[in-house]
Parts: sequence; C-alpha cells; structure tokens
Amino acid sequence: MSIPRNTKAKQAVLLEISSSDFALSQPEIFDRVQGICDRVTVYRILDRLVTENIIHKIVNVDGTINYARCIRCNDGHEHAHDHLHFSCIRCKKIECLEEHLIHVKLPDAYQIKELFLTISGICPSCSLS
Amino acid sequence: MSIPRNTKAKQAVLLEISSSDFALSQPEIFDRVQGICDRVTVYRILDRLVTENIIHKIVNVDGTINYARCIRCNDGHEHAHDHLHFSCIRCKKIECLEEHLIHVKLPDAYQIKELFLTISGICPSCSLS
DNA sequence: ATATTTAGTGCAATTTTGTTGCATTAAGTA
DNA sequence: TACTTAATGCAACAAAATTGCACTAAATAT
Repeated sequence: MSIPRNTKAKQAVLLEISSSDFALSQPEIFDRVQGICDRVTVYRILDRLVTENIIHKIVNVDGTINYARCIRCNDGHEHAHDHLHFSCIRCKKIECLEEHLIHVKLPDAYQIKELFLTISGICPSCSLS
Repeated sequence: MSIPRNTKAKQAVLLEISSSDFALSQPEIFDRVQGICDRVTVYRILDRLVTENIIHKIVNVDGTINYARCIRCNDGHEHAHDHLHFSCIRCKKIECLEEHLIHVKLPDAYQIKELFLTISGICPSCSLS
C-alpha cells in the first residue's frame, strides 16, 4: 500500500471540510478551494480522504453526495458509521448528530457493515424564517 | 391537477419494479423494458410514479438512486417512509425491510418529514457464496 | 543540500446521468 | 368517432464523474 502525502491541495480541501459545520458537496468544496487545484484533483482527494478514514461520505436524500469530517474519524482508525444525519429540505444542509447512535438487530444472515440514518425535514435555523 | 393515464410504457415500468425483490435503478429499469420506450420516458414515468405515491425512491449508500414498490404505497396515499433498507455492498441490491419501523426523538426545533435508514453490509444470499 | 522515488496533479477527452423544448402520438372521455 | 390533453420521441444540452498520460513535487535517502 502506498504512503499518502500531505499536499497543499489535500490540506486546503480538508480545511474547508473541517471548518464547515455542515457536510459539503464536491462542487461546494471545489468552489471554496478555487485556484488551488483542478476539479479532478478534488474528486481524487475526496476519494483518498474517505479511504484513509479521515472524512466520510454522506448521501443526501436527494442523491447528492456530501463530505464531512467525522468526530470519531480523527484518529484514522477503522470504525463504523452509526450515527444520525439530519438533512434539511429547505437549505439542503446536512448536519451530523453524533450523539444519536443507532443499534439495530437483524437476522444473523445479514452482515452489517455501516448504518446510515438520515432524517429529512426542516432544520432549526430554517424553522425560524 | 392532471389525470394520470395508464400507458403501455408506464405499465411495463411498473411491472418490472413490482416483480423485482430488490430496488432497481433507472438504467436497470430501462434495460428491462428495452424497446418499449425511450430513455427519457423512463425518467418521466419514474418521476410520476413517485409523485403518485405508487413507488418510492431510495438512495443507495453509493449515491445511486433506486426505485421500489412500497408495500404501504399501494393505495396511493400520502405516507411517511420510516422503514429500513438493506444495501448489499457486494451485489449492490437494496431490499426494503418493512417490518423494521424506526422512531427517533429529536429536539422540537427539528421538524421531521421522513426517515431514511439504510444499513450496508453483505446480504444473506451473498453471504453464502 | 541534492538526488531519488513515486504519490499526486493538470489537462484533455470521454462516459454516465439527468434535463429541456417541441412537435407528434395516443389514452380516456364525450 | 371526434376531441382533449397526458404522454412520448427525438435532438440538443447540461451536469457529474471517470480515465489516460505526461508532468510535478512531497518525502526520504544520500
């Protein structure tokens, strides 16, 4: 297995994801690192960060893919994604609600790898306006 | 509001979805009704079937969108999607596990509309091989 | 500090997926 | 059988993601 390098583009992408309080899509990330690198590079960096267990991939209820830094991903260890995501249908933002862990019991024949619970609705800040 | 018509293409699409025991993607559906109608027509039929509450849209953990006939959708009534989907990472099939209903309590500021719980892993038939 | 190795990048081309406009067709009803 | 308009086909377009390949630059060794 190859040794990952800490490039300027990778740092910039990770910084944007880390400093956002909601999950970002590839176009949003590319927009925020404008000038730093190519569009294709953003795709490749995101793929690598996911396989390195540094960020995780969240699919919105409309099918758009978003990326967020997972609190428990910081150590780069293998882990299960077993918490809740809230997907606002108004502002389209996705929040990780880490405190809500999920436990589901299925028949033994099912080998569970990850849990993805996404709740769609109106988020608190959109509820106000 | 316009009155939906029961066209040959619509029937064919619905038949494929109904007779499959796992959720199908647009390309898979188009493949199975090959010759019956255009690619664009399949997109439009799927959209209509979703708004008519006859089928429902499930987003896979890899972002691909799949369509399935929901047991409780048969009457065409408005309803919440609050059951579990199992997404096999090997065969890529999605199963609806209707018997597992989910109840989550969030702070009042969150207005919940729909719940999407998708569990990824290896399905029983892939476990055997 | 310089050379070496190869992970990472940029660019162009391509593929896949989904959308839109408009003329034509056909399902349901009168 | 004629009429209304929902639905379709086709072509063009747009967006999103992927691939190949030559080139660049991190990280390490010298």
